[in-house]
Formats: sequence, structure tokens, C-alpha cells
Amino acid sequence: MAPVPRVRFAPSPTGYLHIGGARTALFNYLYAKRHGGVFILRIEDTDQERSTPESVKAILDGLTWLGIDWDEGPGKEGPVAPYFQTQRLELYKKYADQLIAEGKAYRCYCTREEIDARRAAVEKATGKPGTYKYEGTCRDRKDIPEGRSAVIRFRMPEGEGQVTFNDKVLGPITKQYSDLDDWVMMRADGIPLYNYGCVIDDRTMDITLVGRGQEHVNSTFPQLMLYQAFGWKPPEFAHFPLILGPDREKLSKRKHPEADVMLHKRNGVLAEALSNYVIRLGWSHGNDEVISREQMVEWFDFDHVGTTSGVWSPDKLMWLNQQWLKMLPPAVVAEQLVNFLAARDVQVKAGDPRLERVVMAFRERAKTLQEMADMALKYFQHGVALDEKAATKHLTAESKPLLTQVREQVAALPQWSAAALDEVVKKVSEQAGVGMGKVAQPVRVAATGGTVSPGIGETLELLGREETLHRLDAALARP
RNA sequence: GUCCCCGUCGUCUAGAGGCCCAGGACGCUGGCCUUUCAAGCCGGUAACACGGGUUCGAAUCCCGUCGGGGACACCA
Repeated sequence: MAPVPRVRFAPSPTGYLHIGGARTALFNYLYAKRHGGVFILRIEDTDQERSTPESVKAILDGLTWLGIDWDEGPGKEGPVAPYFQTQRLELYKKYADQLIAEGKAYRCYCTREEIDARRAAVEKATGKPGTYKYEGTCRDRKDIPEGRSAVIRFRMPEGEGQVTFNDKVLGPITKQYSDLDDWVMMRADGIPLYNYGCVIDDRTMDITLVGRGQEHVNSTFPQLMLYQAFGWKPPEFAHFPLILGPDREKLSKRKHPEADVMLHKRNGVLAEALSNYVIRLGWSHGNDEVISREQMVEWFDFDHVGTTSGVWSPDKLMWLNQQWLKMLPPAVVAEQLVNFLAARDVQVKAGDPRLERVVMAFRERAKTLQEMADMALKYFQHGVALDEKAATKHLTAESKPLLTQVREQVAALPQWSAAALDEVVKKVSEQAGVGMGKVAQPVRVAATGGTVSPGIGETLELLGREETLHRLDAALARP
């Protein structure tokens, strides 16, 4: 009987939720849901300088917005709590002591300055960066130098050897011992470093599979050494391809503003669309493009996670967003549109019947809620400014009599509906013996100020009788 | 530089030896529809990095070259 899969997302709270992190979270989440497992959120806040409570909140908010809810983690204390690394310090100490007692780790009294100097010397001598490896100065040190604090280093086994693991995405990957060194597990103040804290937590939280970005494949090896030293069976590993910016470098907060999940929310992207887009970057299910959360849960697997990094494409995100704008129930979209209208000083109460009509009218024209709000703006305002060019072209001496007819007939309409309004335009143009455009365009310009809008009946219906008549009159009154 | 990973249309990808002179999607583009703009529908554009093997047969397997990315901290 296989144990219940337990996976985790372990962000460090040093900023907003990153797109790459969001996808890592989503992959893990889907894997858990798919296999009836548990999705754990662990906060790796051991970087004292950079971790902030605001970042924790930002990450939680981002995940929540995307509909990625955790089974255990902050606010959802479970059997292996706590879920903040800074609250698990005794654990790290306990296991470090054990390793030291067994001679598999040791205290190192070299100061940071000494190490830095030696590294600089080596790199200067070889002329190559990244070639420094800790010499093992304190490996067999017996004395305890006065006035010096000690970090704890892992003791790499001597001699030939290699570490291998079978990645669920990449396949077997191997590293020679000789490429590793005695890395620092814990600082003098008892705060663990990533590779150490990560292993202790994954172990003590009963994680069965570690899914993370490919930037972590190299850190898997020292981590594996630790499992070996403790005699623990390591979890499975799955490394996901990176997401690249337009410059083909790893999407980073520094260089790529689009790395911010919530920026997209602010831009009017739907959570459904963003997660749909992001999951297709690095994973596929045949030719399917528009994928619901339910389908993701049903279909997700590591077999179809790709091995190659993907480039962020705003075009496709926009296309997907519109697909979702059209697929979601109008009421759902309307609810979100309210905020975007409010930001434009249009106060509409959620549930206002006009909202859903706006959504239906503009979801085929807008790619984002942002655009939709811009387009919808003038339908909620009183009166409209006429675009000069459009007015000059369409509000002419020839068109005005037609406009007047339309005005009279719609005023008398018993039912203010798009169909009835369209019928009026049709009738007027037929009677005048002109094409529909000859009537519809002047009406459109009068009603919206410009030449572009949804179907004319739809447009007038949206405006309402009172506002329509007001605008038609205003246009007619124009010299 | 060292180590690790990767290499199918501009981009995201399907493809697990013959179904592929390579399919879908975005983008771009021609047309249809049409009261405008969209949306929709139909069509076009464009790729297996290169060179060697293995095999009756390779985008798919192996090797090399080149190219790209990632990691090389008392960050995560």
C-alpha cells in the first residue's frame, strides 16, 4: 500500500509571489489532488535580512487568488506543524548535533572573512570564478578557538564516489563526490541554510515527492548526501523547466515585471487564465489549450512535463484570458469588473443588471477586465463627448433626418430590447432605401461618440432609453 | 571557467523507430460573415541545430560538435 503522497511548496518570503513559484505550487498542488495526496505550504523564512511578514501575506494572497489552497501550512496547522522554518530551530539543532556526534558533520571556525579571502585568492590564481572549494581546514580540528563562533559543515565522504537520483521529469542525474565540498549546513546562530533546513523539513514533514524548478537540480546532490548520512530514504524528485523572460533568461523579479503574479490580476487577467497559461508552459495534454481546473486535476502528470525552458508570451496569455472571459458565467466576470470600474470612478453595485450585459457585450472585444472597463466606461456616464472626426463624417445633413426618425421610433418603443432596437434601425434604413450602415453608424456615433461599439441594438439597450434619447438629442442639436 | 540540464515553426507545444516530405495553439497573414469593432468560420506562412553512427527504416536510440539555460554564498 503506497503511502499518501505529500508534496510541498516552500517559498521564501522575500517578495511577491513569483510566476515561476506559482507554477511550481500549481504543479505540486495538482499532483496532490490528482493522487489524493496532501499539499503543504512551508515558509522558508531563514533569510533574516530579506524575509518579511508582508511577503508572507503577499504569497498567501497570490496562492489564494489563483485558487491554490493548501491542506497544511500557515493558518491550517496540521500534524507536522509549525510551518515556518524559524519556528523549527530546535529540530535543526537536534539533527545537526546527531550528525556531529557521528562525525558526519563538524564545526568550522573559519570566519567569513577568511573564507572570502581564500576564495578570492583561488579565483585570482586560476582566473576562473566558482572554482573555490572549502579546503577542510577545520575538518579534524580538536581545539576550540577562543572568541570564534562556529558554523556547521557537512563532511563529504572521502575518495571516489557519486550521487545519483532518478528525476521524475529529467531521468537519471549523477554528480561526482569530487564536484562537491564540505558545505555549510548551519550558521553560528543556529539558523539553517537552505540545503540543510530543506532536508530536515522534508523528512520531518513526511514529504514523499519534492517538485521544484530546475534551478534546484544541483542542490539536490548535497541534499541527497544528507539523506545518506542520516540513513534516510530520500523522497522522489521532480524538477520543472524554467520560465524565461523575453530576453531568454530566467524570469526574475529584478528584470521582469511580469514575474509578479498580482501584477496580472491588477491588469485584469483572470486567475483561471493565468493558471491555464502558466500550466501550459512546461506541461501539455495533447492538443488541449483551454483547460479548466477540474481537467487539470484529472490530467496532470509528470510524464508530460517538458524538459525545455519556456519563454513567457504575453500574446498567448491575452488570448487565453479572452477565452476565459467568454467561458466564465457573465455574473462571475461582472463581479470582478466592479473593481475595475470603481478605479475609473464609476460606482456600480455588484449585482447591478447592467453589469452582466456589459460583460456579454464586451467579452468578445476585450482581452482583459482592464480593457473591458475602459470600453464600458461611457455606458455608465451621463452624456458623451463626440469624436470630431466621427461626428463630421457621420452626423451630416443627410443622416440627421434618419437619426431623427430613429429617435422618434425608439422613443415610442414599448419594449426597450436589443432586438426591437435593431428592428427600428433596419426599418428606417429600408424605408430610406439605404444600407443599414447609413443609419447604424450615425446612431452609433451619436450614442457612443465614436465609430466602434457592439451591435447597435445591444449598444442602445445598454444605454437605456433615457440616456439614449438624451444623447441622440444632443447629437441632433449639434450644428 | 567548472559542474548540471536542455535543443521540433518567431513563441508554447504534439510526437515515446515506421501512422510524420511532422499535427495543434498563439502571432502574423489572405478570405468569408457583417451596421462599426470584435468574435466566429475557412485558407496561408513557418520547425525536427549540425555531423557521424545504430537500424530495412530515426524528429524519435548512441556519440561528437555547436548553441541555449541553470547552479557554483554563512540566499533560497
